Order: sequence, then C-alpha cells, then structure tokens
Amino acid sequence: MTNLEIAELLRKVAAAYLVLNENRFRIIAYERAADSVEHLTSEVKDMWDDGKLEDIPGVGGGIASQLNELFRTGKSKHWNEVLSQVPQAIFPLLLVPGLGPKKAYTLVTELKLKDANTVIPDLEKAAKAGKIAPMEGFGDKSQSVILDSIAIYKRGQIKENRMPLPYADEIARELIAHLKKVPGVIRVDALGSLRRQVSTIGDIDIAVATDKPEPVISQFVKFSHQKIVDQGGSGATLLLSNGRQADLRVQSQKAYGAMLQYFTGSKNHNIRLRELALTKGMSLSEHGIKSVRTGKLTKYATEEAFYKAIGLSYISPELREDRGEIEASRNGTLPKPIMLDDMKGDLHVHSSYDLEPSHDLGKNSVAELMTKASDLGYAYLGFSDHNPGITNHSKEKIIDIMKRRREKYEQLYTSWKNSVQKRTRLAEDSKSRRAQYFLMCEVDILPDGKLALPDEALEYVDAVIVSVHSSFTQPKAQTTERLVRALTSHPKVRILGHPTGRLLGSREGIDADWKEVFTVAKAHDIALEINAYPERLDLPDTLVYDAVKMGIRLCIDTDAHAVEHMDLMRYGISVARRGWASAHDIVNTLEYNEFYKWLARKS
DNA sequence: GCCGTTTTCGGCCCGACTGTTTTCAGTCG
Repeated sequence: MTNLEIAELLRKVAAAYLVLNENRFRIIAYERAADSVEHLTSEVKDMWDDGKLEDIPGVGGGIASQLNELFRTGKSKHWNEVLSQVPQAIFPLLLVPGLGPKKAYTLVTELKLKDANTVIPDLEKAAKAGKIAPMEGFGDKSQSVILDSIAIYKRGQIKENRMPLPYADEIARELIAHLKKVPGVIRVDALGSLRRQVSTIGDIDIAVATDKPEPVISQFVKFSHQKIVDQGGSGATLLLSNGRQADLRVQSQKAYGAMLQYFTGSKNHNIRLRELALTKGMSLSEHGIKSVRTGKLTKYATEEAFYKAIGLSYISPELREDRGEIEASRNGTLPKPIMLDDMKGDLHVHSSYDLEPSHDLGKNSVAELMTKASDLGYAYLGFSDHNPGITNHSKEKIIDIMKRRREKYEQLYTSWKNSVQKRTRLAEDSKSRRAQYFLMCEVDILPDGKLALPDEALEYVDAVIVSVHSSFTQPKAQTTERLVRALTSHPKVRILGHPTGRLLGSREGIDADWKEVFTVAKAHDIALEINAYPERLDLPDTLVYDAVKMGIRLCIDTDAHAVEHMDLMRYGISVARRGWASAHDIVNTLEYNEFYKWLARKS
C-alpha cells in the first residue's frame, strides 16, 4: 500500500467517524495522521518494517496497531467495521469541492443514492431536477454550487497529483508579477509548501503585505482561472486554468510576520507551535499573538520577532515539518542549514564528449561547462559522463575508449584554460576564478551489483559515481545486496548517484534497506548524492535527515545534461536543508585541496 | 486517538468564508 492509499483510508475512517458523530478529537487525530502520512517522503511500509510506525507524527498506539494488522493481513477489521457503518456512496462525493462528510451523508440518504459507482452522476441528475434546494440545510444557491462543482470535477480539471517544485515556482512567479502591479503592494511572497521547498507542491500559496487589501484581492481574481472558489476581505482562493488551486492572503505590514509564519506552515508545525504557546498563555494566529488572560493582541512585523515572543529562535521554513525542530529551537540545537553559496563544485555533469555510452550524452562542450562552472564561482567540476555501453563494446574496447577519453579531456581542458587566460590576461583575479576539473564517470550498477566498467578502465578516471539505471523493481533484499556490492567493489567508488532512482510523478524509487546501505556507505566513506534534477530530488529529504543523523557524507549535484541545468543546484540545496544538512555534511563544500584529498582517499 | 519542561489523565490550534440561518454548522487551510 502506498502512502497516498493509506492517507486516503485514514481520511475515509475520519469521515465515517464524523458521520457517526464520534468524539471530535478522535476524528481530528485521524485527519492529522492522514495529513502526516500524505506528506511523509519515506514509505509507511518501510517504517513498519523497521518497527517505527509511531515515529510518524500523529500516529500513536491505536492507529499503529491497525496499520500493523493492515500490513500483516492486508486489512484492518476495526476500520472495515467502521467504514461499513456508513453508506459507501458518500466517499466519492468527498472529492467534489465543497462537499464534506455531513453534507454527503445527508444527500445520499435523503436522495437514496445507493450506488457508489454512479453517485456523482446520480447527484447531478437530482440537482438538475431541483430536488436538492428544498432539503433542510440546503437552498437554491447550494444546489447550483453543487452542479458547478460536479462539472469541474467531471472535466477532471482538479489536479490531484502534486507537481515537482520547479513547476510550482514558475506559476508562483507569474502570480507574484501579476500582484506586484497593484499600487500599495509592499511585499509579495510565495508561502506554504513552496516556501518550505517541499519536493512536490499541491496548491500555490501567496501572501501580500499591504494596507489596502481590496485592490489586491480584485487583481488576484483577475488571474486566469476557471473558478473563484471563495473571496473575502482578507484573501481569496482560485481554481486556476491549469487545474491548480491558488490561495491569497493579505495582511498589513505591521502584522506581516505573523502572516508569514501562519501561511508557511506546515500545518503540523503550526499546531505544535500553538500548543506550546498555549502552555505559556499565548494564542497564535495569522494576526499576531493574543494573551489568553487579557485578550490583548500583539502584532509582529517579522517572523524572527514572532518566534522570539514564544521563546524560540528562528526556524528556517524548510525545517518546519514537526520533526523535532521546535524542541531543537528551544534547546539551541537547530542545525545551521547549508546555503547555495557554500557550494564549491558540482560533481555530476555530462558533457557532449562521445564515449559511446548506453545512456544520453550531454548537450554542451567541456569548454562551455567549464566556463559555466567558473561563472558560478566553483573551484572544481566533475565530468561524470555515462560509461560506454557494455552490450556493443568488448572489454578491451571499453578500456581503450576510457584511455582515449582521459587524453582528450586533458587537451580540451588545457585549450579552454589557455583561451580563458588569453582573454583575461590583464585581470588580476583571473586565476582565482578559473575552475579545475575532475575526470569522473557515472557507472551503471548492473542488476547483480557489478559495475558496468572493468577495473582496468578505472585507472583512467579520478573517481566514479555509481548509479542504478535498470531493474528498478527487484525485491528489497536483492536491491540492498546489489547496492552493497556496488559500493564495496572498488576504492574509486566515491559517490552513490540518485540513490532511490525515483522520478517524481512517474516512477517509484527502488526498494532497499536504506539503514543497511547507509551503514555500508559510512564504513567505506562513500557520499550519498542529493541529485538536484527537478524530477529526481533524490535522496528524498527524509532519507537525507536519516543520513545526517548517522553522520554520513552527502554531495549535492545537478546531473546537468546542459549548461543551464547547472543553475538547478538550488533545488538540491532545498532538499539538503529540509534534511537538516549543514555545510559540513556536504562533501562538495570543501575547498579544492581538501576535496581532492577526500576524492583520492588521501585523507 | 494522540500526547507530555505544569499532565499517563484530561486536555486537544485558530480563523475565514459560505449558506442558510436569526446564532450556527459545515468546510477548508
């Protein structure tokens, strides 16, 4: 069962409990657990394997024991029993915007809609026949709203899948530019999961600081949309033309710090924070902090002041996931998250040099990539082209290709260096801005764990990145053994590339015992890659968190296949920050000499 | 059902908006 399926099941149980008028805190507990599971980046099943279900925020003994039964036997008797007490037809209706468990229940019972498979068209028919308006608690307006919502639902225009972070960035940029045109706008920020830099984004959340809300809100609802979901004096919600939802909140500049904090979330972080504040007699909201005793509201212009008022040091948005950051802030043990400026090199770029690989070549030349590395202020660049294909080359041929490659790269680098020197002969700092290179190779880990490059060929590289590019669905034990074998196969193996092999939205990662793989990586001083390529963002942040806790080295690479991809480093930084990584956890923050020592195992 | 620097019992985040209502329930984030 995937996390999404588990979250859906927990939500169904919560909905059933709501219909059954069960204790409201039990319902909230299920919803909180569902949220938590949905946003988890490691698989619940893996956590069950490790006996760590109760490490999931919001999952305690009760839910954990049902999950245990679910994984063991394929079902939970207790949850099935709960679900069977309500009409099954209510569940599809929950996907229609504006319909929750109570309304859905009233509709299916009063209108006698029994078939879960046809309940949505059946409800549409009833609405068109005017049968909803006379019902108690409904009216003409709600009848037509239901019809509109069903129409949107049927067009399939509500995107349920989350999108990779960079795509959401693009939409947010357009929205921000649109809002900045309004006079009186002091600040516009993308908040929510975007500001927390989560790898995949559902809705786009935007906040505006202004003393004149009305023109901002009316400009917002002019942005290309298919529906205004709601609109009020402090914000609005749109269903955009592309099927994504966008939320706007406006706040005065004086109280903007509280708004930033509230609207950045995560939800569970905010709940935890508000619970803590209550113990100190403070009630938190997007308007500021209210004294429970006197009811007096204090406003905060900055988040730093807001956190300070609760007795906490500032917590970076990427850390706000209820993973212990509030306690760490209190104890002064928060990490100092890595920054883009800390990076001294990129170890995983593909050039257009053709070594007859089994996978794709890069688009740009060695010179173009070196120039880009220098422009980015890097001290070094690692060329990690894919190994030559093994099905169409003999072993001797592969060794020959790798040998010639070494010679050719040396020529290409020297001629680039000379041309740079010629152009900048007069510039004082020209030498310090010239990046150096490492000749590496990205070597396939074959299904049995052997490397797709003979040992003799490894003589012609400084180091290799090993990566899985095939057989993604092997059983867990086999995959684990495969990775361990690859990591321990040769001293020049220094980096495990995009470790899980996931592709966001299209491919699950491989299933491995990560704790065991990490233990081997640590013992052999092999760095785990955080691949910044937008569809990868791999290692996932939760595994980064585990790796950092274990004291394993990481490296952040772009896997660039073109010069412009080298700008994507910042997304890898986001993943690292979300995993509580500091500069000292990341091997390619080392200066050239130190890094060279690490790469060549001379330290 | 979860959870703990006042607690293993007794609390449980906070507010906006909408529609159908004369004070509130439902839904959402």
